[in-house]
Amino acid sequence: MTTTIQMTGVLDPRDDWTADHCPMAEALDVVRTRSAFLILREAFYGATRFEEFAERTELSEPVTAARLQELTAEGILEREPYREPGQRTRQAYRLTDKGSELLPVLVALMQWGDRWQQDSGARVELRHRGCGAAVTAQLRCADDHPVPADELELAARSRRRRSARS
Amino acid sequence: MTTTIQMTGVLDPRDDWTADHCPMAEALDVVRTRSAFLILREAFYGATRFEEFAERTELSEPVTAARLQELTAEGILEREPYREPGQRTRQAYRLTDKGSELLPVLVALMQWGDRWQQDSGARVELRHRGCGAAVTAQLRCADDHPVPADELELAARSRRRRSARS
DNA sequence: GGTCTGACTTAGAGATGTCATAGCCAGGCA
DNA sequence: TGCCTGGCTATGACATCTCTAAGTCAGACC
Repeated sequence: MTTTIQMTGVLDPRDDWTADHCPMAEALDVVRTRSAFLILREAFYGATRFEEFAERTELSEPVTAARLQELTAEGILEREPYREPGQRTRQAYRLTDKGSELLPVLVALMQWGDRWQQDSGARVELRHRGCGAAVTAQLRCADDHPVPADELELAARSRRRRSARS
Repeated sequence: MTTTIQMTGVLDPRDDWTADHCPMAEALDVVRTRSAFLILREAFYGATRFEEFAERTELSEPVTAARLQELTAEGILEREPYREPGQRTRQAYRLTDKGSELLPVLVALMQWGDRWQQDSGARVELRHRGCGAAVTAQLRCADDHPVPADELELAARSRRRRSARS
């Protein structure tokens, strides 16, 4: 099989370490539920108001409210008061930078579902505005090579460098 | 905000359609649980035997067994009998093509967790074997342009073309 | 034949996610 | 003053996920 990821250095063999703080598992803790994904989907589709989220996701109001609060508390969405004429002040929910960076996850899920799930009679696709070509989530290295699974290597991080957070 | 996806054609305005068969939601139905993701992670890390999955994911045996069965039924993993000398025949679980194509989802989750989750003192990173550069999941169009969120466009699919499935 | 081991399965319980229904509350409007 | 609406909150029920503990079962080995 060529679809497994090679281990190198101290990570080889796999039995000698545990994935204690697996970043994937921690990301999952935040966006694990179906409702969180649906709300994120609608946020990327431009929803900002409570009612828009509830209607478009077809989630119940309690779940919508709970998830909007949690995602806000996590810093994935942020609240912003707004006011339409003749209306009282309300809250809009918008994606933060942290939230926006979940886009590749959603796109990757979307493209997999579209390709492999029989029932998805999906009628939509993502395109690059301007050039019009279809968009996919791809693995690339910093030197811009496309990286197939069998050229992937899992290594101990040489240095811990983290860019600023908002 | 520039992080929302533009709607075009019949998809604009968003209120006029429902995401009935959202491929993302259908993908989620298959790999919704934490246990499914952890098992997939270990499959990509090269695990094939029941015991490897159970130990490395730290899931209980019943959950490991249930998930391996479900993922096999979904065609994401496949069973293959194998036999070591002096042992009886056992089943190995391997990623199918369908399963392998979930890699961008996991990589995207991993990179987001690594960047944004405080607690992930992650010590690992993905590299391109050979060139050694760090690997990320990126949005690219078919013409190979990197696509930022604000250049993404959601459109009705012009034609339904699907490649063969295994 | 009996024991042992790896790979599960069964049973029961607690936590979490989701739902439907109903209620609350602020503020606009009559 | 009182009604109405949008945006939530509260309650209780049900489903799902996960756990621990215990049991099953096939085949290797003695």
